Amino acid sequence: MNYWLVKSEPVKYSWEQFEKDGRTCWDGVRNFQARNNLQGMRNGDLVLYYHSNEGKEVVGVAKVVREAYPDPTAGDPAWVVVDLAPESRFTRPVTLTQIKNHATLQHIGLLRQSRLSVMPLRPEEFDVIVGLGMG
DNA sequence: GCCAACGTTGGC
DNA sequence: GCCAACGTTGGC
Repeated sequence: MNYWLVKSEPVKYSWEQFEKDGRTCWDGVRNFQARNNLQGMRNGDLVLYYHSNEGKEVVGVAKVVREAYPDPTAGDPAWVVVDLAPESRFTRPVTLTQIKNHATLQHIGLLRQSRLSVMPLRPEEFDVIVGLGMG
């Protein structure tokens, strides 16, 4: 089991819409590092869902329900997508400020590489954030 | 609105 | 292969 974090601007695709859809194809990734991370996802892996720009908080947990396949919105099959489904919504979203202030989260990808949109998490990072979000 | 970080492009 | 210019992302 691996843990990940994906970012989405809520004006483009929000957690609320994600819940309405019940499942979504995570398309549009055009960055090699993010693409490589998508390819590392396995069915059942858990994924934190972060709202960038507006909100700036982790709002819930998603689950990988289909592993990497070619992105239908890209001309080049080198770009891939995965399918995600909502797993649980946080009772209290975890803000970027909370993440910055938490001792265990000082080395999280979200802080180190602010522009990367798909990144791996350490199990302890995942656990801490879920603990805060569901607490 | 500004700026830092970083990826891409193109000239040399 | 280097580097300047430029575009995009995302926090503030």
